[in-house]
Amino acid sequence: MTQHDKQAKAANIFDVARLAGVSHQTVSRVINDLPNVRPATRDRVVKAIAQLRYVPSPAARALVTKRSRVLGLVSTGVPSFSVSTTAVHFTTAAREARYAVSASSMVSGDATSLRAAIELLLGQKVEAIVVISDEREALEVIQNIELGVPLVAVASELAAVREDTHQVAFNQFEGASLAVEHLIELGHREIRHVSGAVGSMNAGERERGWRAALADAKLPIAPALAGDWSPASGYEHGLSLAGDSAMTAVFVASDEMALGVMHGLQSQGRRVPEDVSVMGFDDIPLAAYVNPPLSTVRLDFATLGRDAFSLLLSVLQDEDAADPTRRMPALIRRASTAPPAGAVAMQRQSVTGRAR
Amino acid sequence: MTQHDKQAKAANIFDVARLAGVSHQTVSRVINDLPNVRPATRDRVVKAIAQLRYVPSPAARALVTKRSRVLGLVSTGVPSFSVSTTAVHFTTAAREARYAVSASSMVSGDATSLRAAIELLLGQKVEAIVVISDEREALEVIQNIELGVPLVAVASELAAVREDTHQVAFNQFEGASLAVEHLIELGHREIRHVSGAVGSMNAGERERGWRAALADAKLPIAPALAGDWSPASGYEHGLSLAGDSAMTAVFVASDEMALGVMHGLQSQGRRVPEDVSVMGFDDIPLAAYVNPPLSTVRLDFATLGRDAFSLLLSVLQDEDAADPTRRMPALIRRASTAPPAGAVAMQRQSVTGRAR
DNA sequence: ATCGCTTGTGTGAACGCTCACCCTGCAACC
DNA sequence: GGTTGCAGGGTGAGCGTTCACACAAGCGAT
Repeated sequence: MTQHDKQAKAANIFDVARLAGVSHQTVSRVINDLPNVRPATRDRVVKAIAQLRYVPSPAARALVTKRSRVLGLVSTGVPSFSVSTTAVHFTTAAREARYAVSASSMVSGDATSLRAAIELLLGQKVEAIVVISDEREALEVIQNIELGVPLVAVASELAAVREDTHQVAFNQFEGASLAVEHLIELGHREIRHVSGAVGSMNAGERERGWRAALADAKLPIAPALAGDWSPASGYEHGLSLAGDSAMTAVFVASDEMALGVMHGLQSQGRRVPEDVSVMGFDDIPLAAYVNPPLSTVRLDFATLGRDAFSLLLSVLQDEDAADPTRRMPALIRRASTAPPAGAVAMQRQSVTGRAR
Repeated sequence: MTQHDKQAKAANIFDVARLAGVSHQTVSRVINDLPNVRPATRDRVVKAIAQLRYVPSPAARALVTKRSRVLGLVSTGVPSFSVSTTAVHFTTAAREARYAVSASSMVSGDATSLRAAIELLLGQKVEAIVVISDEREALEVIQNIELGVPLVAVASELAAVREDTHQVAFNQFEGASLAVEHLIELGHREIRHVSGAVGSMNAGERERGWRAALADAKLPIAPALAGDWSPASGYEHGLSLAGDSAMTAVFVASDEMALGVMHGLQSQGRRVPEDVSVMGFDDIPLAAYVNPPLSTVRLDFATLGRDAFSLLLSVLQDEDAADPTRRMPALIRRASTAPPAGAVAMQRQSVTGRAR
């Protein structure tokens, strides 16, 4: 039995007090940075703490303060660039503020696992819960649970979010419009859409943006092709779109699917962007390094993650819910979009692979 | 001030005891599933618990048992498919075993943030720590900290792992050899390598596998081209490799970089696989849906994540460290590899985009 | 009838903190 | 010179569990 060589017994606040020649309460004042401690006394305590390698027990502290300094993080879906990046930056921000993050991610956001996850978090007495999930149903399930703690959702759809749920998001609607307007400016008239998964809030907003931009320009609106975020579904739609001779451009709800679409089109002999322009969404790192480099809409997930934490923090401090502004995405022009064959470009087009 | 409508006061074990007409100790027995409680009594207690919506306080429990039922998870690097997938499945397995996971991910695995992260986890009295990091230095920093709890590393390099660190990994060396052998069987003689980041354990193992396979076949070994895992670095090397007329195949240490390499080669007019075969590593979801679909080596990150948790569990239960077997990757043949121009294929080659 | 064992249950003491309160000096004020 | 005020520090209770033990009843063996 390999005994883990921890000190015979971890020191507690009384051990520190004894060593420093003060009362436990003074030690408490020092570790909590409270006033009314003479510098000299403080010094002695600090030295004793260091000497004993004392670490306050979060359990004892939580027991009496009723605050755990732990945040719950729930995320659903196959790990994706967007969710992972948001989560990492949320975690980082939390750590910088000395909050722990109890993470409960799951591939399938079914009600049962979701409830189990929430239960586990609540059982830990997390101070708040943040959900990074694009699934409308997942968010609804969570909102229907009696949480007893604040809830922050990283979710794009306003309709799915209750009044007592705090929200942070991108303006996906405008982002999608931006993308479609770009295609329109290039001269495209028949612009198709491959949408994200059914039940996805982002997919809904992006499709709505596509529809609105076409309507604004009084262009025809064909039914959207329902994808599921996977490259495979993009590929399938790419194959079928190759037979759609009227269409000259397609706005795809995500980069991953867009690459699938491109592959499908190309495998049927349709060239991108000469025959068909393809536009993605997200700006994943790979987008600039495929053939041709993908025009897309960039979302700053790092900032989103940090924003989620700031919002959580201000909610916890009851600072009447900060700005619910929704960050604007940025259009990234690359080589997968061009004027339709025979059309006159209405705008100069950059074809350098890299943006920024 | 929107008062969060939690019950005036959460019930504790005495409230339950009173309602059930038993002592608090009997309630404790019931919630911990201990014997020596009459079924009838147990029932009354269970009902009281349900009625009061009683949830045991983890803080109080941890205070007395000295076990938190919380696991620490540290991960470094830009969020990637591999790390994220491993982490998600680790978390899922932990949740199923009713363990909470305190996650601390960071983009930069520098010693300072790493230490802060570990400190935070230790401050929470996690029962064990698992590191999902490919950076040799990160692992070393962590191993040099006096943890006091078991450490499980998801790391491929044996040399970097101390005796008291438990380890779970893929056999990356064999995986890389597999890939290179595939290229050799196709008839390639000059096989280049674009390696992963400096200081990456996976990169080291993969390069070692490449080198060994070439040596075994008595083929020439050119210096490896050092990448950094980013598609951009792959692209740069693809550009320069396009000028290397001797080489007919390149084994790239990751799919993301491999796509960059392909793009670089193609943008210089070199066709894949007709002029150059390209082989990746990881089998990311996109690999099958690019042009051409990427031959690669598949790693089952989901299983890796679950394995990491199983190992952790057996370590916690002192079941003398389970098998340190390293899972074998699987070769996936797609269309980016083919016999070199003019050579006779030594093996039938599948070109269907999808494997499995 | 006595002893011991088992089963079911209760009692009180930790665990390691924070909180509310109390105490002691010393300087400042009337 | 008495009173106030405040800086600096101490005391004891309580948070909600589990753990070690005590105890009572029932039953079979001596």
